[in-house]
Amino acid sequence: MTKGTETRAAILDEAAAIASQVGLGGLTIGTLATRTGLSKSGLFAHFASKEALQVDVLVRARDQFVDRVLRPAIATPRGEPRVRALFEHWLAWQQSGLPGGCIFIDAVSEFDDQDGPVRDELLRSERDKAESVMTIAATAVAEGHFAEGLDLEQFVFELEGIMLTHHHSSRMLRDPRATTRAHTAFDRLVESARPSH
Amino acid sequence: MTKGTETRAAILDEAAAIASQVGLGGLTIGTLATRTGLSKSGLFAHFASKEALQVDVLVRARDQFVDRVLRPAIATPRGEPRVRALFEHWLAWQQSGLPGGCIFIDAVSEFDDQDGPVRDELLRSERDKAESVMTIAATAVAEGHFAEGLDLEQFVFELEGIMLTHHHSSRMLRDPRATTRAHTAFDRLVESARPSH
DNA sequence: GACAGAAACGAACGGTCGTGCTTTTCTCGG
DNA sequence: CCGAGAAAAGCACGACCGTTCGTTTCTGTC
Repeated sequence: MTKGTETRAAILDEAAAIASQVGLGGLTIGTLATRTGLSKSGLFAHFASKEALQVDVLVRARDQFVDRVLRPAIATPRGEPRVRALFEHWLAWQQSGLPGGCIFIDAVSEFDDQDGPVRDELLRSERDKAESVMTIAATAVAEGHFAEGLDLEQFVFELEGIMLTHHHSSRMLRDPRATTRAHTAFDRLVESARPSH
Repeated sequence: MTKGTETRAAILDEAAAIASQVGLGGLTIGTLATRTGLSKSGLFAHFASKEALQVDVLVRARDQFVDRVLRPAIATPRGEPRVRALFEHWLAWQQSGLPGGCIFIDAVSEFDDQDGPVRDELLRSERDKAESVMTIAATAVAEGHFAEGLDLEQFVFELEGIMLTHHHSSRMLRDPRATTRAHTAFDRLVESARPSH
């Protein structure tokens, strides 16, 4: 029982690494087997189907996102500091971790037009994440750090935008200033969220 | 000569449509042949290889982007109106057109970690686009609509972010307010770019 | 309306895909 | 240390992949 779970986790980690580079669709059982040192059939026995494997990869990634981004953020003081911590951990998550950057960003643009279990899981993750971010921003309003009438959904929308450009800028353009730019954009966003004075 | 060019264009259009949904990697010669009513070999004769086909799709898409976004924008009055026109046409390009949204956004996150001719072409397109956007923003500075010391690269970075979230929000989340949110974000960006007063 | 060249086709190739089986090897509690 | 059950391997399958090649059909010109 123990060994199997261990192997399964190792497979999923390697799968996430590969998928972050070539996409969940580009991920194949054969290469995954080679990279993990297993036989195709030995590896396949751990999953119901390839599609199930793709979903499992996303589920595991989501758990890790919660552990490495959401939980640490919630451990910091309520209000703007927490929003800032969220941003920093989110940025760190995108940079370290997988060799191909954030797996969700890759998977979303691959599956946003392909209905099925993968898209469903992705949608669930995105909704959960958006809700968490919104809640954290709401505490900043409650603490008086952000303006009373702040449009929370708009805030989430724009924060997501910063993360996406950062990924685009650092991954595609390989611009070393991407992180700096993201910080600048974030500061401007936070500034505009503050109470009028 | 004429017939061949025509067929080739039709193939590339269909290829772009398919790729916008399943990605350039998910695009296959077989399905493309079926969808265009050609035989696999008859279709394949138009291209040197699948990789060349992928590049050709991107080249054609780039030409269309110039025709439908850049050119109309440059036809409007210099300064902020032109920046605004650019934004509107860009938004329209993302929404109409391909069934799977903007093909560049999909292709970028698919190939940002896969070196080769496809990535090279993509990088060229992105650089050209960024430069064009920057130039247009620069005219707004020259016209006095935007502040003298405006960080142009930062402006491009943040505008790109708005386009990316819009795509994310409308494609993945299927949020009907995506366009409104994008406009709000754009207005805030422009506002912060204006001279102090 | 014959003729040359372009365009499309049909069939086949070696390979890899995801996925079933059966069999072998490992793991670990008694 | 042995035996039961879990884990991995081996092998095979049908389907589809990108690509090649020889043949057939179309197109436009004199």
